Amino acid sequence: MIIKSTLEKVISEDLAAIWSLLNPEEKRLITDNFEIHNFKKNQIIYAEKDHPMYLWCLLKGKVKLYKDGIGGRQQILRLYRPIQYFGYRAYFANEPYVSSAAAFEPSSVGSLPMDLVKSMIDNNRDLAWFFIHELSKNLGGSDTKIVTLTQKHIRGRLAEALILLIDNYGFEDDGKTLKIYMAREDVANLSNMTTSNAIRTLSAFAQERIITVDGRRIKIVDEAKLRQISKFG
Amino acid sequence: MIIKSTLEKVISEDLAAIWSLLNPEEKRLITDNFEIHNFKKNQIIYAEKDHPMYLWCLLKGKVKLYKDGIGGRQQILRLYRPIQYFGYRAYFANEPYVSSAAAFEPSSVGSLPMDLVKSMIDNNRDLAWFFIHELSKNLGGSDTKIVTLTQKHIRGRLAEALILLIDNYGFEDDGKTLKIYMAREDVANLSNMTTSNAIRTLSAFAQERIITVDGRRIKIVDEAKLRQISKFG
DNA sequence: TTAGAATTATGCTTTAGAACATGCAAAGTT
DNA sequence: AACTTTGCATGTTCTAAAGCATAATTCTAA
Repeated sequence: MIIKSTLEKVISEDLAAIWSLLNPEEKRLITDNFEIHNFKKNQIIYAEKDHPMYLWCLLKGKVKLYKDGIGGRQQILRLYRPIQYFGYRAYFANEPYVSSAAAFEPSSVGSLPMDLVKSMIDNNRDLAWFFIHELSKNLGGSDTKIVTLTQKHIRGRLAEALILLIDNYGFEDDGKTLKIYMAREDVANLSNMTTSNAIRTLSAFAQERIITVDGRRIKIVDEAKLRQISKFG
Repeated sequence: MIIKSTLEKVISEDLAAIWSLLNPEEKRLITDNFEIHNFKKNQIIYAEKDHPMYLWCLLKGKVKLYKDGIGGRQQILRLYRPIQYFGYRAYFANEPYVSSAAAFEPSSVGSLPMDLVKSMIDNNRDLAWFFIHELSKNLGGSDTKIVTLTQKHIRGRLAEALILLIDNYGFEDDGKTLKIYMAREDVANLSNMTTSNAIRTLSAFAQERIITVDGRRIKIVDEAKLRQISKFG
């Protein structure tokens, strides 16, 4: 059974933060209701205004959480990597989604009915704390983002976006090349600028030997400088 | 005893969302550890980078949660009214505060040690749900704010700020005058613009008979128009 | 009561970044 | 190979909003 075997793999990788919090009965409930979905590159997992029904767990691939704004402009709010959970906030807030989730690259995502999650939280305080902690971290991140995206200049915002990519997805084996390959448009959507300006500023950073750019392959040459640019404003 | 009597008043006003979730023993624990603090206008309740120790409950007055940004520019993140709770996010995230809280006007604020709150959550699932719900609502709000503050134009942002003030603090008895009197600078800090532009745009709205302005007294004349301006972008 | 400080109001100048246009190059399609 | 599509790069123009200067007004304190 593909569901179980993938799940076992996940567990064996000891990445499932939630899993270790559960008792055997709860684990059985989950394996019985857990479903795996495969999404193609850029495929939408759920969309703004949808009604939340599932807890999603990214098993393989990369997922972006974003919000469509004025004139088709998109703002990327958060990025997910295996094994992370998403899609639960709106359910807990008892409102439709205010953002959309899409696969950045071919991804496997598990789903679990939120009603089940809810009843499990009722009986498992560790699980409650898991979500309280996640929500609190995310809220701090969003509050900080409000200020940096509105007040920092383009170079600072791009530097910060690159650092976010480092922190989220890390490097290839060479220890320099970003392990995510995204279109300039997505870089722009991450750092609140137009695609033109993302291209321009990436070029500027390359010129200044802070990074090198080869298509979508970005090598971080001077991370310290990057962090400095990000901080100054 | 002033602590108890004020608390009783709060309860009698049936505004304490948390209170009704508690059993008698928990209520006693709270009254024993609850302390009331009075803050003057503009006094800081806690500051960014402080370590969170208390759950704060606004009893009387108005409080702003804000973040200091580039060049002394401030961004107001959220506004609180009685009876609302704040200051708990950082504790749950296990990190220092990323924002500061200050009294907008003379305010009474109750404090309760977070360690106590934590142990109460451990034994009271309704309390856990209260915070999960609050955090989820706030996170949705912040995510939305990221997009509106970065993408909407000045008029849209000011309109939105005014609507926020309506929703948060409502009107005086005339049903038109905003029940909050804030400096232009704070209006600016709420809607991500300079003080000059807040003044200018308020004047423009007055010219267009959407509002009237008399010092810090703002009357909403055409709320529908305001909502329309807020939506367009 | 007057001096001085803050706050509000407005006009003028400057600029960061958006919008637009165009050129290339790579990659897929027929 | 000829075509189309898509994404990257760069130069030019334009504008929303910041920055700055200066009054007018209100508030504060001696």
